[in-house]
Amino acid sequence: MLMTVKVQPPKTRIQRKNTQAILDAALEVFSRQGFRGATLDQIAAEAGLSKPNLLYYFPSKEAIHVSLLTELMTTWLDPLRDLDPEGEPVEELMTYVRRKLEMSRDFPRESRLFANEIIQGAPRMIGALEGELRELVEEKSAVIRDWIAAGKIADLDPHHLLFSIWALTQHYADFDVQVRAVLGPGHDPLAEAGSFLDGLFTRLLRPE
Amino acid sequence: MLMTVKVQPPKTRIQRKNTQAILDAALEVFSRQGFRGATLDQIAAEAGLSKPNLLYYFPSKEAIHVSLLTELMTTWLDPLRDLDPEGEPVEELMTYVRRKLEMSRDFPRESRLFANEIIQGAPRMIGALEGELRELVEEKSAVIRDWIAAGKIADLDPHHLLFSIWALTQHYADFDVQVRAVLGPGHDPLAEAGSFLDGLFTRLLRPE
DNA sequence: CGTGTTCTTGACCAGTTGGTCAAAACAGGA
DNA sequence: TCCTGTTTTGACCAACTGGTCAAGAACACG
Repeated sequence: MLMTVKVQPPKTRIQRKNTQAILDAALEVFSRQGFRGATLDQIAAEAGLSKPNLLYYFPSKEAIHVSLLTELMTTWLDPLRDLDPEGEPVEELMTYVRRKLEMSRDFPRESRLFANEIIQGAPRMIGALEGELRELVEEKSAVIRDWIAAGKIADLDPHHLLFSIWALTQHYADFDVQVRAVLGPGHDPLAEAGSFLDGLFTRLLRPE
Repeated sequence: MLMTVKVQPPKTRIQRKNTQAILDAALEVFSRQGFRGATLDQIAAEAGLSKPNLLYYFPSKEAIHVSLLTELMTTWLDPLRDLDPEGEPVEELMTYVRRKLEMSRDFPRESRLFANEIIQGAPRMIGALEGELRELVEEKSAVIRDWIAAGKIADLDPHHLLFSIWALTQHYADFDVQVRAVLGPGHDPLAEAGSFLDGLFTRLLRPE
């Protein structure tokens, strides 16, 4: 029996559509309930498929979760990867802040998925955190240190500067409900956050 | 049959001990797994009690969760309540930041419990957020606005200034695993955060 | 149209879950 | 000591959970 070897599974139109629907539904559910709190039935319902059908496309609940997490890890770090050592320091960092905030606006579910995983102790991501993430942070921290040494930006610990950016931007996705409850109706939290953080980091980064 | 009316249930020594053990165990489990992800068996095991015994002290899983949440809501807001309109503005706000960071250091489980609830959409807390919390924020925002008008601190939107304080301080509790993974061994994240945030807010609040 | 492949599903299973209950063990005052 | 109220537990239950499986439905393609 001859058959084409599936190095990369060829993915028919139907396969692509359904795996996408599943991942989208799973993102919705996992990002709210966390891994343990989510059920295959919820995901199946959200995706408009039967539960056995989910398990035709993914071998297990965990496989769906891992699939989301690894996909996320890549795109999530893109803005930091793009921080250009050759660029104008303040401009580069402000762009980073803006892009991270845009991600909170456009991909809040991804942000919550990430937050859920970390709060839980990152059982399925600790490797990526200590590997990929850490290396990238180390690389970019060196860049930031150079900028500080050159007097281009204020003297701020690079690690904690990055933590601050993450905390301040992701807060608007992860704590969205709280932010809206406090602000009340008639506000556009992410627009306001945009100009607020713009001002904040402008003042903060300016060398004294 | 005569009996003293239980206006406040009298709480024997055993009752106090066990309800406390249960709440403590529940905090441990809920703060990591979220409400849906946690099980009564886990909580019972953590508390060193049998599952039926848990349900002798609390009527349901949800009752335990609500009990934790309401207790939390009070103590969580204390530092903000203590913000003194008569105090020295910068000093008052710096004290607030410091106290919030101390809470992240000393009560990380409480912080994660809170984060979990909010990320989930705050199903059991939305009332408190739109009520208690919102009112307190409104009150203190007015104070901050006065300080700005008097030129005592920099011109920053009070709401988003508070969000920033929450985000930056709670990040060190909620994302502790990530922070440690990135920093690597040989760091004391919360000590570093202390001086970093001190510097950050000092520069930020200073009127120009 | 026929036929092999891909896709879908109802029925099912074993383990887990929140919660009940009656009976037993225990505490402490008279 | 006995007695009454409190505390604890083993056995149990119905609903839910992740996952399997065999058989049928839909599809692609010569």
